[in-house]
Amino acid sequence: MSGEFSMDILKDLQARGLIYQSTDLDALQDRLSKGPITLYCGFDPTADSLHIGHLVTVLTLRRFQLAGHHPIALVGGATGLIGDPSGRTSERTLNSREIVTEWTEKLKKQLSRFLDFESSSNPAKMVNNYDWIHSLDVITFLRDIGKNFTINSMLAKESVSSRLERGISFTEFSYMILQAYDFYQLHEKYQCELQVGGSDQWGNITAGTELIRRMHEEKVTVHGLTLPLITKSDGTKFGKSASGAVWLDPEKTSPYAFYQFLLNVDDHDVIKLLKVFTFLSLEEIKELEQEVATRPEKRVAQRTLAEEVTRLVHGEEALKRAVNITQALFHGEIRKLTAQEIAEAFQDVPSATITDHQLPLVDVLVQTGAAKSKREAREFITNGAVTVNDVKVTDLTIKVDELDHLAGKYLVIRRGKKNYYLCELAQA
RNA sequence: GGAGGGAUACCAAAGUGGCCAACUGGGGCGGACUGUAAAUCCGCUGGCAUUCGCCUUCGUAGGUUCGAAUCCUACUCCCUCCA
Repeated sequence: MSGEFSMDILKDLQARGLIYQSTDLDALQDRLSKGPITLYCGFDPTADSLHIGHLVTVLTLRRFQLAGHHPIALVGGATGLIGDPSGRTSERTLNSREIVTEWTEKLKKQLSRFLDFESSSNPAKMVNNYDWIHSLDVITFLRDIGKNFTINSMLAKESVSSRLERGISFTEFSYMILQAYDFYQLHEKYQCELQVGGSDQWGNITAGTELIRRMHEEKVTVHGLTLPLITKSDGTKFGKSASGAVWLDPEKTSPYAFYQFLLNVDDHDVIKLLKVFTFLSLEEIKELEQEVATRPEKRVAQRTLAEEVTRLVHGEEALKRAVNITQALFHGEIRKLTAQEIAEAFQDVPSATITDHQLPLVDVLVQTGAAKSKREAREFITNGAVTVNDVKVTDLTIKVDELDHLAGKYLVIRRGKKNYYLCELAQA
């Protein structure tokens, strides 16, 4: 990914709707026109995986790298121990050091997939702020760093002021200083001149640009950029599925579920999402917009979005499986699935193991969770809502033995359009 | 401190001795339609029982009655008004 240097990165970001706030866009444009810049974005280990929302900033780092700049992905091994108050209404619960270390490692692994660390011209870097913060002694912290912040300006930040009513610990209150210090460190070590982050990071980013300015007697200017929170046309935040967050970790959200999530986005949102989450050119996206307008039922835009992003996050092989599973599940071809595909498709689907082959299907529905009670199970069967291995079942008294078994031991139960349950038959 | 009103199923809200497992609306879930969409229409929405039917539920605990969500008593919580 040694991409040729491009001066149009800001224009591209702007056209994709990716710029929310910035310190001084003209000054940044000016700086960018003079040559490659080093920039960074931080990710705190607040969970054992990044989710689809994080992708907005991660991919922005990648966009900068593709444009010839030097991206640094920072994992917050130290800041994750403190807790960022930004965008939160209540105090965080501290996680143990062991947990944070474990999560830090997982994030590093995930992040590394999106950047090129081997490039000969502009390789990416991965850093952990634990490396410089854990050894920071309290006297240095208060004398050399803290002296550059006034309580007044700290209280004025949204992240703090919104919490004064309900309360905020000194720990979280101090968070912005650590993030500012990160920016300072990266500026000193790597000449990092730009920090990007989500819209809730504005206060922390400007704390950093301020600190750097003061540490250099006002002679140095660095830049900050925030990206918008991605919302759907109904105004709600993008990235939550019925079963919770959409994770990048395939163990937490299977590539199939990930693909499905994107395939199902609303017509009103898909173009915006293509701009944010894919590297397709704006011309290509324009064509897809035409498709949505003229042949919405084809869902070419959604399909493209799902394919592009799934490939990016999970790779070509996982994408193929996801497409295959989708084909099988929604076009009545469950029988064509391989054992591995069955496992993936039903990874996070409720399941049950049955040893009594004389059990009525009604009970199987209850045991797998497809129905809450036998009464409800009968209702579903009567309504024609139940399918076993693609065959609609309407017989209330049918037993496990009388049904067809997939691969000799599976009952793939579908209730309604998209609710799947797996029942495995075992020997008693 | 005084006066009054209220607590019903996921939410809202009827019911004021038997016809109440509880009107109605929303939500949810199914079905039809469709683009794995939106809108619309139809059905279901305490549990068990293949039928009769049985069991648990209307703030909590008791009581009256053949029979209570509905009447009585005590308790808990909430709201409004006057101080």
